[in-house]
Amino acid sequence: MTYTYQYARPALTVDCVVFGLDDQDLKVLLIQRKLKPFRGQWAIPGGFVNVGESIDDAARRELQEETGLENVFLEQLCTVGDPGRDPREHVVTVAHYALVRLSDHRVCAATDAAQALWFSLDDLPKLAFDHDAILKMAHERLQNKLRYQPIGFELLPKRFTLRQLQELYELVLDRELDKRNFRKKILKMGVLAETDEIESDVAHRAARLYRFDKRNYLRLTKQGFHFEI
Amino acid sequence: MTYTYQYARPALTVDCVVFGLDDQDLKVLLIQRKLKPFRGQWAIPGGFVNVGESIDDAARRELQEETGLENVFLEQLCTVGDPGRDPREHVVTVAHYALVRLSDHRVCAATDAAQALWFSLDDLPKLAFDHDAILKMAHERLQNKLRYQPIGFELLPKRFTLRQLQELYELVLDRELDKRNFRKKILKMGVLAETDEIESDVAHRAARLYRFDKRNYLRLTKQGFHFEI
DNA sequence: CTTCCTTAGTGTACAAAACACACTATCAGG
DNA sequence: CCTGATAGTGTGTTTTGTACACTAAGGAAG
Repeated sequence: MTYTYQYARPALTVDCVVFGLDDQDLKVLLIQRKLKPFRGQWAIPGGFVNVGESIDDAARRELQEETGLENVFLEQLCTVGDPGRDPREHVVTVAHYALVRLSDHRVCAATDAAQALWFSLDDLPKLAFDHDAILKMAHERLQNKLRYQPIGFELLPKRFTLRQLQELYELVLDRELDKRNFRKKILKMGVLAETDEIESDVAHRAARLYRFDKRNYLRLTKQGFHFEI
Repeated sequence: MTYTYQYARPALTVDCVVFGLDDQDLKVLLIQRKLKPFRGQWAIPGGFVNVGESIDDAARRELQEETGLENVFLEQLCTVGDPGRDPREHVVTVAHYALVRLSDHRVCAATDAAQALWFSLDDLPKLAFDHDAILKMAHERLQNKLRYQPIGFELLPKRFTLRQLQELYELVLDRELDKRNFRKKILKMGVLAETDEIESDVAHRAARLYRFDKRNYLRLTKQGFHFEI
C-alpha cells in the first residue's frame, strides 16, 4: 500500500529529550538505534507522526514505544526542518522535552530501540542526526523555564525535602543558593504543602517531606501570582 | 507529476501572525483567502512547506508571497497538528509570529491572497481554520516575551521617543507605567543610544529620539545582563 | 509679543525584596 | 555518651521597586 500526493511532502517526526534526576545528577535518556540511518548510534527517542494523530499524541506514543515511559510531563520545544538534517530525505521534526521522576521509572523497556540508557549531561556519546543541537536547546529551555514555572517538581519524587529541591535548582541553574533564603522564598510562596512524614534511612536528623500543592498554585496563579526562583 | 510514499504523510504548512503598531494600536495583518477551503474568509498568512526548504525559509517565503513583507523579525511560536483542524486532510502547521514597523511597511502587496489588511486586535473578523487559537497564542507569547526580551523595538521606527516606547509597553502589557520610573529603568540598562535628533511636527516641546543599541545589548548580555521591564 | 496648551524632562522619600551570614537542634551510629 | 552529619531558624544591610509633582520647552492662536 502506498500513498500518492500532488506535491512532494517532507516527512514529519517527533523527538523527545527526556530529563531525569538521579541522585543529584541531571541525566538524559537516549536510545540506541536499531535501524538505518545511524544504526547502532545513540539518539533521542522519536519517530514518525501518523496521519490522523495529533503532535502531542505522536510524541507520547513514540516515547512509550521506545522507552516505556507514560504519563510524564511533556512539552513542545521547537520544530526543526533543515533539508540536510536527515541523510535519507527532508525530514521535519517537532522536538519535545520531557521531565520524569527517576524514582518512579527505574526501568526502561525498549521495544523499538536496541536499548535505552540514562546518560549524564556532561558525558554524552556522539548523537545521531542533529540531536546534539536539539538536546542543547532542550537543556537551555529547561534552565530558563525552571526559574519561572514550577516544573522542577516533575523531576523529584512526589514527596521531597527542601534540601532535595534546593539541590535540584542548584544543579540545573548551575549556581549555589543560600539555604535560608531559598527556604524562606519557596515557603512564603505557598505552593508547597508540608506532609506529616519525614525522610527515612538517613544517618542524621531526618528532614520534613513536602509536596507541590498544585491546587493552591493554580488558585494563586489566577490571582496574578507569578512563580519565580 | 505526483509523489508516492510508503506511509501516509500529513501535509506541512507554515503560518505567521504578523503584529504591527499603528499610531497606538496593536494590529494584526490578515489576508482574505482566494482558494478553498474557507474561500473569501480572513486568515493569517501561510502556506505549504516545500521539500528541500527549511521551516524558517518557508515562513519567510510565504510571508513575502502573501503580504510582500521581507526582512522582518520572525520567530517560531509552536506547531499544531490536530487531525481535524483542516477539513481537507491532516495538515500540520508550524505557527510563527512576526513584528514589523508599520512605518516602514505602509503598503502590503498580496499576490497569493485576495487582499491583506491590518485589523485591530479587539475588532477581528471570524478566522479560517484554528487561526483564532493561533492568534491568541501569538498574542500571549508577545505579551510575555516583550517583558524579558528587547523585541518591542521591532514594532517601533528605528528612532523613537521614550514616550513611544512606554506607550508600546503599556499597550501590549495592558497596564499603565509610571513615566519617571520607566525612563529611569530603561535608560539605566544602557541598551538605548541617544541620537542627536528630536521629533518633528508636534505641537509641543519635541522629544529626543533614541535608538536601540543592539551592539551594546549583545555585549551586556554576554556579561550576564538580563533585559526586563 | 504674550498667553495658552501640551508634552518633555527630572529627583526624592518610602516600602519591599534580595542578600549575606552562623548558630542550635536532632538523630543515627559507634 | 560522644561524634558526625544535616535540619532548621532570624536579623541587619543593600538593592530594587514604587509613588508622586513640578519646571522647561516649544508651537499655536490671538
